[in-house]
Amino acid sequence: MTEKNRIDSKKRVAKKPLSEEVTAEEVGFVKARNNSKREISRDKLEADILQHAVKMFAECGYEGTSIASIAAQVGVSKQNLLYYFGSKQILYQRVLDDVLDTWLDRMNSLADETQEPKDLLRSYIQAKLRFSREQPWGSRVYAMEVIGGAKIYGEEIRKKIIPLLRKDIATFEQWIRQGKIADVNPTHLLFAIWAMTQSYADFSTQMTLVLNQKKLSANDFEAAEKLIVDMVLATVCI
Amino acid sequence: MTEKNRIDSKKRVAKKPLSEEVTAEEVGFVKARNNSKREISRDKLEADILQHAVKMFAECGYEGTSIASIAAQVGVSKQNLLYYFGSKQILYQRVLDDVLDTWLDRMNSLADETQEPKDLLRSYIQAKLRFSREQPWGSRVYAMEVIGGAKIYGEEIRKKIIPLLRKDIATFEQWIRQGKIADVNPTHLLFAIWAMTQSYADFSTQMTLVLNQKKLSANDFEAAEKLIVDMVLATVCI
DNA sequence: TAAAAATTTTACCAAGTGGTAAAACTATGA
DNA sequence: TCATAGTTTTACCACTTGGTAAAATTTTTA
Repeated sequence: MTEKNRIDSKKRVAKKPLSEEVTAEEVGFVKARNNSKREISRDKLEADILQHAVKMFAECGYEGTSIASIAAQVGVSKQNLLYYFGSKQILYQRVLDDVLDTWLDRMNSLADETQEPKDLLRSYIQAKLRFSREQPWGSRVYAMEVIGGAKIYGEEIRKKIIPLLRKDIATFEQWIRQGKIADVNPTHLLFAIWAMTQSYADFSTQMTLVLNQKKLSANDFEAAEKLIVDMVLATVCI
Repeated sequence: MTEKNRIDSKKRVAKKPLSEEVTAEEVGFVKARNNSKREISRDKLEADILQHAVKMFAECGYEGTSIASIAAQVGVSKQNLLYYFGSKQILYQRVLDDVLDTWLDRMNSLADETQEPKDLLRSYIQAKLRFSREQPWGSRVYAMEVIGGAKIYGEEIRKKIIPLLRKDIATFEQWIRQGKIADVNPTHLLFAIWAMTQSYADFSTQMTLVLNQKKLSANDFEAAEKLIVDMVLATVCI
């Protein structure tokens, strides 16, 4: 089925001509970049679908979200949505691809040796927390996928996220060897940081109920950042 | 629909005769408790259904789990399952009722004034972590419900869990006033404790991938407990 | 402008969903 | 032993789901 969907997704060969023309352009000034109305609206529509899809998957889960309801939100027909994303699973995977890409972009900082552990840890926590704040839906879709056993996206997590986490743990280990931080369990320290930052997306419903607010405010995120940073720094004795 | 389901669930008035007889028993030694084969097997079957339901809801979410598939796992017909639990929603709510009951039972310890904050915090973390370890499915069902916005179970959470959390926060505040712990944000401290302990149920899939293990071991939970306790105690300066 | 490519619409479908109604069966108390 | 309450089975249904096939339409390219 996965195989089948992958093939189906290539039904539309739309993007290929574009890249060919870009190459042609690089070789010899053919004409202005092929940003035809069609391609602009296509990209806009794809982005639109993804934007609505991430929210709906986050709110109702994979099975709880029908492609028809996503299409209705976007304002296109179900069949038209299927033209852009060959199947529900492909759309879901694209949503998670985007989440992972953003994380990989933002969280690639711990290894920087010119900075001190204290500042690197602060930046790391800030970056993760910022994602929870700015893209809570992506965080939630990822969380639901993991909680359910990562039945659809497990392989991608294994390939993309796990190495990233292992690298972070290795960095902690190096700091410990160098005596830069206290000798705490580096793996569980990372788990703790992920759990605390992640929860401000995943559990915001519970948090707002406790705080008696409609949504988490800038103040809440500042307080969260301060506490998490304080906790981590107190733990590693810096 | 909720109203309708509630009515439907009382279609079977099975439990009432039992409680009536127990009362009669208390009044005047009627006869040995009415543990007829029928009632034993009914309770056993109900427990069986709940046990399978919690696992399947945790793995596939509310919408992703069909009552037919639960029934198949248990080994009864779908209609028979519906005889015991009037609708899918009722079954789901019972699953979450059980989770909340266990939490309320176990986590009611922070207020004990005969013990020191240090020991109370340790017990609290241990209890929450033990639940993540022993009943990860319940934790996960709850997590998924909250992540999706608590559309079905929100009211119960508001009534049962939120007051519990507020009470815990109030305890922290009292400790701070009494100078027993450092002046940290009590609300976010509680959020942090919940996030860290909860994640050992919800994110165990990701953790086992990092650790390259099939499942989390006793060692992992010991290391987790140590780190979380150390973090919290380091933060509140005890 | 005509052919080709990309997009949208129309029509359809098999499989599965939660749930109902009622008949058939079984254990239990009087 | 028999009426009854409790349980299970049989039969059914309206509705939604993800997905396909192909015709119709629009835009782009040659």
